[in-house]
Amino acid sequence: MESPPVRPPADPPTATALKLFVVLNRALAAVQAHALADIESQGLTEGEFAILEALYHKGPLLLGDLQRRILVSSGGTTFLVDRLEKRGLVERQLCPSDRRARYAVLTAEGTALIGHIFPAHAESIRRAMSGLGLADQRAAITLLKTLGTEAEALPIEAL
Amino acid sequence: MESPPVRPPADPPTATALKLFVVLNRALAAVQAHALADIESQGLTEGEFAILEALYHKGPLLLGDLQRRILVSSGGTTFLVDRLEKRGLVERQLCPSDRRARYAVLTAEGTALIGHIFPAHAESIRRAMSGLGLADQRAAITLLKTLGTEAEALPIEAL
DNA sequence: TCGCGTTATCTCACTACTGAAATAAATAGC
DNA sequence: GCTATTTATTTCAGTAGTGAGATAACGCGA
Repeated sequence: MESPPVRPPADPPTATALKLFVVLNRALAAVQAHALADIESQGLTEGEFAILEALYHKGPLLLGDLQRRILVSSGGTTFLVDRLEKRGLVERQLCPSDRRARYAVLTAEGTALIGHIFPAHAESIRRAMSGLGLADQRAAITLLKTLGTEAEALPIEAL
Repeated sequence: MESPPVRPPADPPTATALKLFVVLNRALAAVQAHALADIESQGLTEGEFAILEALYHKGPLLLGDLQRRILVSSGGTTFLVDRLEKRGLVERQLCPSDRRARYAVLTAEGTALIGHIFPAHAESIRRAMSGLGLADQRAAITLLKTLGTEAEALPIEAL
């Protein structure tokens, strides 16, 4: 059963886009491996850490806003907040203006934990990114911001 | 229980790295949403698709090589190849020079399937990336390749 | 040839999450 | 003010994947 390899698309726009997709995947995976190391060493998952971090830097957030921010499903948000609540790191609070909504708020314990972990996390991200100089990082930010914004705006096309 | 937001790090190298991490995550998520749409419409997972694609363009591959290529755990590779094998899309073949190793090879049916899906997939990636012009995509590729390579080379630091 | 560290794959118990449906409250139009 | 639509969260069954350990084979040096 021979499977002669098939050449990838040669037309420049498609070939370039595919290559960009590959390096995007690999770059994120490589950087994430560093980030994950210090998150998991604290007994947190990525999702849990993302929530603590968001609340730490933004203050109380409605679950829906949290969800958009951390890129997790709605069920996942409930699940993650449940777990953090059971550990006493976060609590839910009622929203005065909308009885359907709930705020997630850091407890004192949660604030202490993320306040302790975050600096080391920031440092390990800085280190993971250090293959690029500051100017290159800024250039990458500009490009990726455009890419992300435009791709989000584009409707997902069914086949 | 007030949680006054804490300012993120202000020193430029750390602040820039963190921002880059955020936009990297968001850009990939946005592009992947497009890619996922056409993969799942064929009843495949991302991992399954990645394997079919790798075999299609590279020919038979040892499981270990596959694993490195698709960024999945060793157990995951076995699991994914099992599933594709059960569906008759892939087979395992013995490696003549190493009795521990196995090749994964596309069957005729697998070749037909990926040959049918891939062009649409390539097109939807091209479309997802179209927020960036060709020159910008090339610039992004260069930056991300460096970033990924350097981050992979850097030892993961335990806290 | 023997032993030993390494490498390739597999097994399997476990888990973090997804996605679809349910509930409930807010809002818009009539 | 009533109905229909939309929005916010929760529930829960299901799943794709992980990761640690097991097994087997390789290959190097003594």
